[in-house]
Parts: sequence; C-alpha cells; structure tokens
Amino acid sequence: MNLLDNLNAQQREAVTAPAGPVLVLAGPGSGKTRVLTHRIAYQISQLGIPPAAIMAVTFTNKAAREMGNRVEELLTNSVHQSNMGTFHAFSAGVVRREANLLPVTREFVIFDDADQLSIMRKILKDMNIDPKQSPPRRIQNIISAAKNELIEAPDFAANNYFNEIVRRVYELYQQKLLDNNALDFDDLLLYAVKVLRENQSVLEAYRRRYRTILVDEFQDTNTAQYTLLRLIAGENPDLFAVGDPDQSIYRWRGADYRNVLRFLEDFPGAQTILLEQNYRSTQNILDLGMAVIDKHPGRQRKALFTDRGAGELIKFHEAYDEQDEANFVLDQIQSIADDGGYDLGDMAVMYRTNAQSRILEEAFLRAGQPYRLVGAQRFYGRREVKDLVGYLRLIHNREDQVSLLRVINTPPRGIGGKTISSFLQAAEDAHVSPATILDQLATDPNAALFDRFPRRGGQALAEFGKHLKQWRAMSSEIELGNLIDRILQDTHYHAYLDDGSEEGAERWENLLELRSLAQEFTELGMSIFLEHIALISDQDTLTDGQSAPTLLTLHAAKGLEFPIVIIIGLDDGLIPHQRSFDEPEAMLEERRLFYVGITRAKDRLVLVRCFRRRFFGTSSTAEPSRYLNDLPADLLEGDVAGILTREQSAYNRQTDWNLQPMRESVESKFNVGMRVKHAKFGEGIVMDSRVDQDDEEVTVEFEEYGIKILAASVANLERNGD
DNA sequence: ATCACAATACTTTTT
DNA sequence: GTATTGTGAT
Repeated sequence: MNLLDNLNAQQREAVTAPAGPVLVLAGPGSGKTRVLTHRIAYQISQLGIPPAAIMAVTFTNKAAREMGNRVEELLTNSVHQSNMGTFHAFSAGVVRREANLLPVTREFVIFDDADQLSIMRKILKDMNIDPKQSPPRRIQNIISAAKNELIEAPDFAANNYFNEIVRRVYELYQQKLLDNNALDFDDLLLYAVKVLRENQSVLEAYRRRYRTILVDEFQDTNTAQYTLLRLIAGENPDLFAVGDPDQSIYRWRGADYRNVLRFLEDFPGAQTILLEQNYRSTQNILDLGMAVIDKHPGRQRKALFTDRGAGELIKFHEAYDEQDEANFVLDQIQSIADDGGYDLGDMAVMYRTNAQSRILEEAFLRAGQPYRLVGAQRFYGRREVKDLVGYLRLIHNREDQVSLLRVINTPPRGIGGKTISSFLQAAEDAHVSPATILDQLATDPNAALFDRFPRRGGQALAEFGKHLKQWRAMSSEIELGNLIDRILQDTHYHAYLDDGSEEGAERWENLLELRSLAQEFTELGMSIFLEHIALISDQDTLTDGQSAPTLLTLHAAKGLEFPIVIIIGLDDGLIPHQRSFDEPEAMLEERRLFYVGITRAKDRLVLVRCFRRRFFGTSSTAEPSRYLNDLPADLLEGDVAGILTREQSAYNRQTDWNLQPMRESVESKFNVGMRVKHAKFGEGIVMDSRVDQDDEEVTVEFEEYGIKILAASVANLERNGD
C-alpha cells in the first residue's frame, strides 16, 4: 500500500514537496497533522532519511505522541519517537547534553508554576516589596514573557518604576534558580537558544544531525521557539511548518502568529500551500464557525467547505444556573447516545475555565456517569504526589531548596519554623548551601553547629540529613521503585496519610500509582523521570479505557476532534473572559478560542449558557456571550429567543418562579433582633439575615467586635436562648 | 511543635 | 468553592 493513498492531490503535493521551506496554512479539520505525519513517513521511507535526521516538534506531549504513533502506523518499521516531541522536551535535552556550557549541572530540575511562585514570594519578602502592589504572579508573568522574547535580566528595559522593580526581581529570581540548580519552563527554551547561539561547534553538530525539521501548530510558536528553529534550520533548510493563524490561542504565553509572516520573510523561496477543504465538520458547523471568525478583523478570509453536507442544526440552550447546565449536559449526552447511536466516548464537553469542570464532575458523579477529565492539576498537583516528587528531586539535586523546604517537615518530624529559620541562617552565615549544613549535621554528631538549634530541632535535622544521605547513596544502586518504597517506609508516609478517611486512602492510592509509573522509568533513570513529570501536562493523565465523555478546556481541545461537542458557559465574562475585556488583542484571541471550540465538532454542536451564574461565591444573573449575536439564526435551534440580552431570557420574561429548578433550600435559622452567641466574637444581635442559595448569610452586631457578616454553615453561631 | 478551626484572599487559558 | 494564612488551645 502506498502511504500517500489516503491523501488528496493537494495534500499529496505538500507531502512530496521537494526539500526546502514549505509553509502549510490550513483551516480546521483539513488534516494538518495527517499531512505532517505523512511527510515524516515519506521522508523516512522515500528519501531514506534516518529518523534521527528529522526533528519534529509540536506543542503538547499528546500531539507529539500521536505524531509518533501515526508515523509508526504508516511505516512497518518502528520509528524512534525521540525525534518527536515538544519544544520544551527538545530544549530540555539540549540543555542536559550541553550542561557543561551552561550555569547548571546535568542534574538540574525543572521548577513548575508553584515552585516559581514560592521563590518569587520569598524574593519579594527579602526585598521588602509589598506583594499587594506588585503581585508575585504578575511579576512572574512579565519575567516569563521577557524570557520568551529572549530578553535576559540585564537587558530588561526598566522604563518605569514598576519595571525597575521587575528588573531587580528578575535578576534575583534568576540567581535563585541557579542557586537551586533549577530552570523554569521558559529557561529551557532560553538556555537552549543561548547555548546554540554562543557555541558554533554545538550549533553545527545540531544542524548536521537534524536536516529535516517539521513543526506542528506553527501559529503558536513564540520568539524563543522560532529562534531555536531558525538556528537549527540554518540558511537553506528543509523546513516544513503547518499552522492556522485563526487558531492562534496562546498569545498570552508569548506565541505570535506573526511568526507565520516572519517565516515568509525569512525564507523568501518558501512554498505556501493552502488547504481549505475540511474533512471534519458538517457544513452547518463550518458555517457557524466562519460566522464567528469572519468578525475577526485583519485576517485572510478562508472559504471553508466540506462535502459532508449540511448536517444537523446547532442546538442552543439556556439553562437556569450551572447546576441546571450540568444536568442539561448529562441529559444531552444520554439522549444523543440513545437516539443518535453515538458512543459516549464520541462526546466532549468544553468550557473556558478549569473551575467550571467541578460542577460538571459532581453532576456526572451523582448520575453515575463516568467521564474523562483532561487538564488541570488532576494528579501531579496533588499534595502527596508533590511531596514524593519533592523527595526524589531533592535526592537527585541536592541544591533544590524548594523541595527541601517542602519535605523537611513533611510528615512532621519536629522541625518547626524556628529550627528552619536558624537552619537557613546558618547556611547563609557560612556562605554554603543548606544542603551542606544538613550534611555536616548528619556526619558529625558533635558539630558546633548544633548549638544554633533547639536541642530537639538539631537532632531532627541530623536525622533527616542521615536519611537523605542514605537515599542518595541508594539511588544509584537500586531501582527507582524500590527507592520510593524506601522513602515512604523511612518517613512513615503511609501512617501520615492514613487518618482513616477515604481521602487518606485515595492519597495513598495516588502514591502507589506514581510508584508504578516510576517503575516504567527504571531503565531511563531518575533524571528522565523527573523531567517527564515536569514537562508532562495533565493531558496525559487522561485515563483511557472505557468509553466516556471527555471534559476539557477550550485550550486543551486544540488539535482534537469529537463527533459531538457541547460548549458550556457561553456567557459574557467567561467567553469572552472578563480578564480580556480591556485588551483588544486579548479579545480577538477569545474569539479565535471560541472558533477553535466550534470547529472541534464533527457532527453535532450544542451551545449552552446560564441565566444565573455563581462567579465568586455569590450568584448573579449573567449576560449572554456577545458572540452569540454573531450566530446566524437559521443555523440554530432551541432557546434562540433568549440569546440576545439577559432581559430576553426565558427566565425573565415569565414571572413564573416555578421555572427555577427545585432545590433544597436552607431554612432561615436566624431572624433580625435575635440574640446570638459566637465562639470567638461573644454575644451579639442579628441585624440582618438572608438566605442565598444553600447558605444563610447573617449580619450580627457583636457587643465587643462590632458588625460581622457570617455564613451560618461555617461560623459557629448559636442562638442565645435567654 | 502541632492541630483544629476560622477568616482571608483569590480564580483564564498551559509547557 | 478552594487554597492559604492566622490564631488559640493542647
């Protein structure tokens, strides 16, 4: 069988295009990834290029794996997947191989979001910067953006007071990372570029090695990634990039769809191939998508077409609130499965923010409906998992202070705040790293150092240091899984978790799962294992198996397709998100994001919004998404009349309160004037009380503490009988 | 030093 | 609703 058989003429042209830069611009569902994987397979089989000569990079681990799998399917002989990966994974490899040219050792660890934030907070504290005025998150984002533009601390333009602060924090932050022998995500790219730029011989080695380069999701590359490509590609590259500017949704991460234009400028001889035929969606879905994206100014209009026929109308539904929304989703899933003959695994529910998944999950759980959840700290963000990974990281890289502080007293071993601060002070005074102090305490029971600590604290530190030493010695001798067993045993971690609750048992299960994952890395070693954990996105924690609907964010949906797609939360403030309101470029991205969501659907699309929505903890009426106004009415069915403004909502037009779904409402327990008693605030008088959804909010004037607003479910408030 | 409870502060999207 | 911090009791 010819591997080009299932491509059309246009796609075939792209795949067999002669060596030289090629840019494939294609609409959704035009088989971009398919073209890309065929191109890889074609290069390998027809041109006799060894897999190692191909560098194929994309955005997510999942896409990378899929790319590898598909190529493997196409070719009978299996392909080394080491050549397929994400930019970050590729860069991590470069940094590790060339560590001797960089200010880290090969044992460096990758700091995740939480790690970064924790050192950022510490720096702000040390510098006496008010975290209220300069939020650590915001500074971190600015530094991240700078790194993605390849701007290092000394070159950071301090053009105003705030940026001057950022510049100083940036410097310290970078120093701190290196002190920890650590890099953040952005550093992986930055340092890979640095080492290639500054070392001609290294660069040439990579250029010789990777003669063919392929990029997926090209519209989402940032400056660092594009620079990396250009460096390795050289002057006259066999470079093949695939992308769609309409689907650029990572601008906030430094991605710049203008790299598409830069590509054409940098490589004037490049061929551009446009793919407009869509093989995924029905014409109705495509038309709806185009109605949304055509309102996007300054883009090249694409006339997407399909020969799949019009298909079903797009269903729109207005739910009362998010509970009702979740129930509607369940309903739809059930009825489409029953009537439409679809498999539950064919369906996806998409939303703008991860927080929206919770309500869905609860509803699914209640209904006994299994689901697959993509994204959001599902596994690796768990406390117990982070603890164990912290131990491993610390064993692997003794300078990792973030991990050290995380595990030094977890489980509690008598090393409290006081002991820790004198411990860190001791390290600072002696101008050595905390790891060295710990070593000294562990080795020499009579060290003068002990005088600096409370007796018990010093002993506990020494104990901990001894364990660490042992584990380190073992780590090169025994298998990763056994090392984990040993750590868990020595720390009595099971006992620490086991509080008899279901949650404790669940946490222990998670650790066992991590252990079995570690087992798979026995051959590859701890270094690769830790890198894998850092770079993996939770996309990969998606537990396959039985067919169940998938829940995921619109961002996570990129590159995927499902026969049935339900997009929820079509309210202003969510889609588009409130945080984008005052930034025109960000608003455009929201529109593209909605477009991406729409075009994931093959057969049927359902759009849902809520009349009421709980935004922080309080519920209020929501305005329908402004994008709903762009949808042609003749493509829609359902509660179409309610989509214009909140005044037109069915829940408003009818003053029939029975429309509100039945719910368990709490009885008001407190009345105005009632005397009450609070555990802390003492006695007081109820000034006001109102029942909001499932809780009662009581305003009390206390005799000594003044007026407080309390939630009856949380506060320990009692009626004072007399 | 540790725990339990309660008040507070914070929520976009991800490698 | 959830994560983090703060406080008082043991």
